[in-house]
Parts: sequence; C-alpha cells; structure tokens
Amino acid sequence: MIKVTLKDGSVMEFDNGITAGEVAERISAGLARAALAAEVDGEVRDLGYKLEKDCNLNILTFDSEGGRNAYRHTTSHVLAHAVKRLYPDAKLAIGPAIENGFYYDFDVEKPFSPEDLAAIEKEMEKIIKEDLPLERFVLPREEAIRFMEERNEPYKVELIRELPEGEEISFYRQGDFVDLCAGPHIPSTGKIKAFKLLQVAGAYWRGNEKNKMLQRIYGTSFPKKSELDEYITRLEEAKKRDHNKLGRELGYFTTVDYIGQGLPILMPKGAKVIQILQRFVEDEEERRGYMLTKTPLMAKRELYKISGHWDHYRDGMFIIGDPEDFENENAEIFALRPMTCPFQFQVYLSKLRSYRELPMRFNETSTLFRNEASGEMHGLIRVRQFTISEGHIACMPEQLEQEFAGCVDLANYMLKTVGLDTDVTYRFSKWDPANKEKYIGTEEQWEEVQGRMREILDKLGIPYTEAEGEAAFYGPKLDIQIKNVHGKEDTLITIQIDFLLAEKFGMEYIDRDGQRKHPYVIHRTSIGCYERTLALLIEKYAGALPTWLSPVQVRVLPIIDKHHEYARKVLAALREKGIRAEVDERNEKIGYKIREAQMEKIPYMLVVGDKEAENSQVAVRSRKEGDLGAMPLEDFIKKIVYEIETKAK
RNA sequence: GCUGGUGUGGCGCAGCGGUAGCGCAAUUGAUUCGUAAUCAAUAGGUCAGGGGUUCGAAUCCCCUCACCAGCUCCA
Repeated sequence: MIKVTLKDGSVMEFDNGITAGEVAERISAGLARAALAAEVDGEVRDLGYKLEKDCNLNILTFDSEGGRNAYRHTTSHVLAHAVKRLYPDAKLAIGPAIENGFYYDFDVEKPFSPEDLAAIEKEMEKIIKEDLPLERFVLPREEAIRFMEERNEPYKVELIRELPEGEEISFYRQGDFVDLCAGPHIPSTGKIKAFKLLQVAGAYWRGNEKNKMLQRIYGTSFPKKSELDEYITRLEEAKKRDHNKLGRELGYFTTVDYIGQGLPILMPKGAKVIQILQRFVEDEEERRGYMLTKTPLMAKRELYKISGHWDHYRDGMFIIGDPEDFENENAEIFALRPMTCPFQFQVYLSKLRSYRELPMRFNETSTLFRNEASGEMHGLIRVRQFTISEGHIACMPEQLEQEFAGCVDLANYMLKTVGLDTDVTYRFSKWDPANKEKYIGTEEQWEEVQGRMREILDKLGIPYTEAEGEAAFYGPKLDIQIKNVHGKEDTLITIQIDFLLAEKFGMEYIDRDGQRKHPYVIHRTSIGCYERTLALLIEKYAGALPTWLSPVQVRVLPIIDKHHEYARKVLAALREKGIRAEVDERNEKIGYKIREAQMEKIPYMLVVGDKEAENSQVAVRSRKEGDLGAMPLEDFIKKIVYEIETKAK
C-alpha cells in the first residue's frame, strides 16, 4: 500500500502501482472526466503514470497550466498525425503547447494554403473520432535514433542526438503515428472536444534564420465548443482595438507608399497626443533634476567607431554615402543616429567633471533612426524613425543603486499616470556568453555589472524574468515589456547599466581622492518611444483616451444655426482655459452630430440650443455616461479642468 | 531579410478575360430640427506602380512598392 497526499491535504491509501487516472476515478467520476494529466511530487505526468511510492498527487484539469498544456500538446500531435496522413512526405519538427494554443512545425515541399488547413482539420476530426489511446514508451538512445531514421524524420534524429546524456528518451504512439515527446499527454485523442487551426506561417528550424524555414501551423483547443467560440470572439474583439486599424480610422496617423516603410505620418490628432506626453515627460524630468539637451540627428562615422556602433550596430543604421567608401578611411561618411548616447555624452565631456557634480542627469526628446529589416515594421509599434524620451545619468558607483531606483520610479510613475502600469512585465536582459562577438567588453566586466544589476533589482523587489541574449551591446537592461492586441510583446521602457562606453569615450570625474575615475552610465527612457506608447494607449483604451490625453476634449454641438454664435462663445471660453475644443457647425440634426462625435471618441459633447444660450449653460453629454443634463458653463469648465489636471482615467 | 496572404473612389466591399459597380462618407439643394444616422440630387477611380501575354487585362504572367500575420531581429 502507498500513501497518496492530495491537493487538499487529505491522505488516501492505494495499492502500489495504481495509476494517477485511477486515483482520479476513486475520488469522483466528475474529476475523472475532467482529468487531463497529473502532478506527482511536482512533476507533470500522464494519467497512466503508475504511483509506486508515497507521493503528493494533484489531478490536473483544463483549469491548470499543466492540464491545458497536456490537452493542447495532444491536439498538436493530432495535427501532426493528420498532416502525416495527408502528406506522408512531411517531416516533423516540433509541436509544443503555447500560451493560448499550440503549433506544429513541418518541413513540406509546398507551403500549406488556407484550403489545406480546412482539409487537415477534417482529418483531425477523424482522428479524434477514432478515439486513439496515447501510449508512452521509452527507447535507448541508439535505438531511438534508428527508429526515427527508419521513419525518415531527420529533425527528430537531430533532437535525440542533442538530448543530454542520461535523459530518458520517450515516445508517444497514437494509432500508426509516433512522435518523440517528453509528454505528458491526455489518455486518448477522443478527449479533444473543440479545436481550430488558426493560421500558417513560416518559422526557422530552431529559431535560427540560417536554418531552413519550416511551415508552422498554429491552432488552439478547448474542452468545450462554447469556450473555443468565446476565445475566437475575444480574438476578434481584440483586433478591433488594433491601433493600426483604429489609429488610422480615427485619424491619428497614416502611411504613404512612396514615403516608405516604417515612416508613419502623424496627423494632427496623433501629433497632439505625442506633444501632450512629451510636455508631461519633460516637465516631470525637469522636476527630477534632469537637464535638457538637444543634440544632432547625425554624425560622422568616427563617433560611431568610438561608441562601437560602427562595428556592432552598423546593420541597424542608415548610413549616408556610398557603401563603396565604407572601407576607405579618408572618406567622410555620415550616419543618422540610432541612439542618443554618444551624442549626449559630449555634454559630459565638454569639461572636466568633479565628483561634486555627480550624479548628472541629462534628458532629451530624441528622434532616432534605425534601419529595421523590411518585414519588421508594424503600425506605430515598430518604425524606422521614432522619438524617444531618452536620458543618460552619469554617476559614481556608490550612487548607482539610488539613481537606478530613481529611473524605475520615474518609469513606474509614467506608466501609472497613463494607465499602462498593470499591463507590463519586467525583464532582466542579459548578454549571451555563447555569442561574445555581439558585445563589447570582457566576460569579467559583464559578469560584474550583471551581478550588480541583479543585486539592485532584487533589493528593489522588482518581479523580473531573466532573458539571455537580450542585452544591449554595451550593457545589461531592465526592460519593461508590454503586449499588443495580438499578444506580441515589445519593450516599452528600458533602463540600462553601462560601464563600458564611459571608458571608450574617456568620460571621467575627479574623485575626492584626486584620482580620475570613470563614472557609471545609466541609459534610460521614462516613457519609452512616443509612437509606440501612443499605439499601446490607443489599444488599451480602444481609441477612447482619457480626457487629459484626448486630442479633442470637447465638441460643441449647436442645435441649429441660430445657436452658432453662442456655440462660438462657449468655444472661446473653453479655449481660454486651455481645453481643446471645436464646434460642429454643420447643417445636421443633433443626433447625427452626437453619433459622429461619439464614434470619434470625443470625451465631452456640449449640446447648445435656446435653453442653454439663455442661461449661459451647456447640456453635457459624456462619451462614457451619456446625457448628464444641462449645467452652467462655468461648472462644466471646473469639472473638466479638474479631470484634466488630475489626469483622471 | 524569410514564409504566406492582401492591394479596386476617403472608408468598407463586389466584379476575376469583353465599355468599372454597391453601401457609407463627401459636395450641392431642400429641411431649422433637443441626445447614436432627415430627404433628394451630384460629383469622385491612372483598379498600388512598372513590364509582358492577348484583338481586348482590374481580371492571366513577371518585377517592384506598400499593407497584414508569423519567423528572425529589436525601442
């Protein structure tokens, strides 16, 4: 007999060798039905896993990550099974469960078309109907390799060869389909109740662009049809908030073929929001002791040679001049700046600095140019020219922690104010020791500064994840990440510690002891890139930005033309207080004007007719709450000014 | 950069080898109206750009550009 401790702490006794699934059956029929996998002493296992000693057991259903992953992972096997039936020559790569579904990569002669997906879905239905049990088996390494060689699966052979010594090499079989797989899986294909293939895309084998591009099929699955439908609806709803659609519709920005990719035109509304954000950021930075600079947008390559950009970032730069001259030392070559650091450092370098001057904080609303690869551009989120709330702090080692904390505080204050604070995650971006040539500096220097950064992050209690190979070429970063409506993650704000560029540029200060020393440099943004921030705000608020950020805050709607005069008076009074307002003087019915203002997401509509004109009132309609009734114009102004000043959401 | 998809009046779409169409928006006229679409008329298109096939191309083929999703890369 063995003792099994369940999730609720209760202990049950069973015969040795009972499976996790059988335990579920003993607990309740309902649990057995919902059971997908099991967690045994912290390890996720199949329900068929035999319990052979005392253990902690947690039966996993779709509500748990482990259960969901098993369910979707099995769906990906069904996908692969269907593809193999329809395209026997397809070679299998990998097919994991991912956040909201699964994918499977195939090497096929001809890419899958959307019609192919429909056929594959049909075949999957059949496999599910056949209710094939999934059986796990293990092979020794050599046999495993021979097995997959016989099945003509070179990618699987490669995977097996790279499995660490001593690792159990397991396979799962369902009918005539077998896949190399660590598992776990649900007991049979018939358990899959609702699934859908969502899209096909190319994906490099092992994520390396030097490797062959495979065909990836994405899909998702749920235990209930209704949950799948709900998920699809949610995806569609999210896409309606897409800034790239909404931002264009609402007149925030546009693009023009003959201007070029990644070069959006900010229209009056977009430009206004960015100006509001910029003023807010610059004012706040000034309060926090930053000194504003304005430095050139381009420089000779000599500057970038010192900074390392010429050797480590050249592909990302727009270089002005004949590429044939690049190797000619005497040619004068300019490049648009991809970062502000080497420029802003010149301010520090303009005279000899004393420790008394440190920390020195410089900020700049800085336009940058990066030659992104052509497939990378995306609305306002990834562009080739953008403006960033850039800043650099030079400080002594003993000031590093406090200055770093100040940057984090500023970033969080910005996020909170614009309402994005609950949507971000923190990433500690480190270098990749296997790829040293991508970075400047030595291994010792990197290990030291990363250790320092980790200490600071831990002390500040920042809940970060770690990412190798995501550092800047000159130092590690704390990246504040955010996801767009498609679930794609991008960096919104970054705070970086740099100990190398100060040395390269000869930045020094005279310390108390009279010695020349290199300062630490913190590269940081406070709200990141304005274009990207605007995009994410549009998505967050579905275009209905908080009043303080709205490009048009009030639209005055006269009932008929005899009210135009009073409407203009109202307009003047609003503008007097700095409220962004306009009048709709078109010869249209009031319902029509309201509908348009509502669709343009203008926070307040002021309806003015005889009653209002007589009493110096306005009939207020809020885009959120609808008709608020008439009130004195003065009262409305007080109300909206308060809302704007408090930056209410 | 790679894989796949898309490109028709301001926007959303139809047409897929035989004179370019619909809805909304726009303009003009009428209507003077109280909280999400008043009525009528009118105008607007090198069918992304270039090349080719054809008696004839929005439609078929090639190249380029842009847009979308994914990969890779990155703020």
